[in-house]
Amino acid sequence: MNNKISCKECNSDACFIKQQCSSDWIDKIEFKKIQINHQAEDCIFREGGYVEGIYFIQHGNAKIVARGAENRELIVRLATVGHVLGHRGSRDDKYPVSAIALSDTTICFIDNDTLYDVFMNNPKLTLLLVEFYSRELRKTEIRMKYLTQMNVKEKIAEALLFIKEVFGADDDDGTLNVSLTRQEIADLTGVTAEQVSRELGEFEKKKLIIKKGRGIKLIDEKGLYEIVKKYGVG
Amino acid sequence: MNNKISCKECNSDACFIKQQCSSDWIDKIEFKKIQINHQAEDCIFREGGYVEGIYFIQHGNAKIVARGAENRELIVRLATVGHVLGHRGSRDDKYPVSAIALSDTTICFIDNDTLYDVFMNNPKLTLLLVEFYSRELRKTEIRMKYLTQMNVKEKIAEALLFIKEVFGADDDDGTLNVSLTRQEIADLTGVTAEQVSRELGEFEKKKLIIKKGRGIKLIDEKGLYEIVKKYGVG
DNA sequence: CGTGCTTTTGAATAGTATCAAGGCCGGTGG
DNA sequence: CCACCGGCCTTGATACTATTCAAAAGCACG
Repeated sequence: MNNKISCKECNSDACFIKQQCSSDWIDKIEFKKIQINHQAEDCIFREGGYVEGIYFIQHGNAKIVARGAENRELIVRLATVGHVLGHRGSRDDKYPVSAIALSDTTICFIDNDTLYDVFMNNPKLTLLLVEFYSRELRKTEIRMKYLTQMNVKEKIAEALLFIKEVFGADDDDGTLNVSLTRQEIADLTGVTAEQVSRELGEFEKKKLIIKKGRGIKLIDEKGLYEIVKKYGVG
Repeated sequence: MNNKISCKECNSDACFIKQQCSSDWIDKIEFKKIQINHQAEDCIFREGGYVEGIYFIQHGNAKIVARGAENRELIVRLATVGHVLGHRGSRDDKYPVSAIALSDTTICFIDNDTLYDVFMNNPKLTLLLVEFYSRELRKTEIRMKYLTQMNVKEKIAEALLFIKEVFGADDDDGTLNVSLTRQEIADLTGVTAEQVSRELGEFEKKKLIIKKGRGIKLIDEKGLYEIVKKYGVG
């Protein structure tokens, strides 16, 4: 809670607040915000808990997970620096999903009341948020299409490209900047971990990727796009 | 284009504008808005076209459709009175989906520039829109979970309940207020029309529904919930 | 009373999940 | 330093679910 990085010294150029708040409002937020550090695997908020405010990722990566039937899960979204988590309009709402850190993560938390004040006085900021949600909605709609229409191979090719798009990869060798387990890739695509393993094996044979320990190296991104191009990915 | 219903005489209590705009702004919107009537099957906007503004449904029902591979489609959302269609942040964007009327429909269209003005001067309205999108995002995430984890029978039970939730049903006999083809129900759930036909047959045998001509009558809603309850539907 | 479209039903096939066993790797403790 | 343990990953065999293809039945419309 202490050891806050002040908004002024924060170098996240993806933060909505910094982009669109007037400086007196940044001061107010500065005063109100709570900063939280998480390690990989830590829960940021939990499905079913009450919504108390909004979370901005200042540093790190997270997954947004929905519990399904029989211990299955679905990763509905991946989030990284600058992304917004956990905002749900009405304050009596409960979270329909959980957010879990995928790496060491720093989060800025702003409570509902402060947030409301900020919105009412910073229309451009509110507008940015409209656009953020509108964009996320579109992305979710598109992924929904993928998940219902693609076969297993296509889903996994798409997942790899999706992970790269959100979290990026090493410029030199193409290693994805996050390491997910087979089960997590399965939860991202709605297939079984066994299928993920099989397909990754296939992809390696076809020289599209190289598995190295925990990580995955994309060595032929075009080849992966080729697999999913008929869905208009990219 | 003529024959406009003015915002003042419009009795839609679901309209964001009426809910949160000051009356001088309602006058401005009144002046700028374009009202369009569509028949069932008409296209409201088309995937790939440029985004020029925002559409509010004043009356009627619509489906939001994404083209998939090999002539498959996915209905990503159903929309009814008061819902917002087609808003996509940046004005250079193209529509990622099409909107198609499911019944006779009246739409109010507001262009991007007017909309921007309205937002900058009506923070509560903008906030309502944030909440609308946030809610739609959540609903889409939840349906995404359903579509990836449910089997065919479950998907179709869920689809029937979903349709009822959005469009409603006759209070007396439970007939859904919209009539979709088997193919449309299939596109809503990501299965084939044949499966929809088979499962509806099953549901009728089990006295959960009655098929009457084009329409579907839900006679045992609890029974349908029972099928999908392990996913937390409802 | 055809004609064309949607729906229903059936049978064959393909794709996935499930179950089970064995291998690999990193961490821990002797 | 090495052996062991546990978790994750891989691979194979099997069963099942859903798609595909095909054909017939139902229905609206001219």
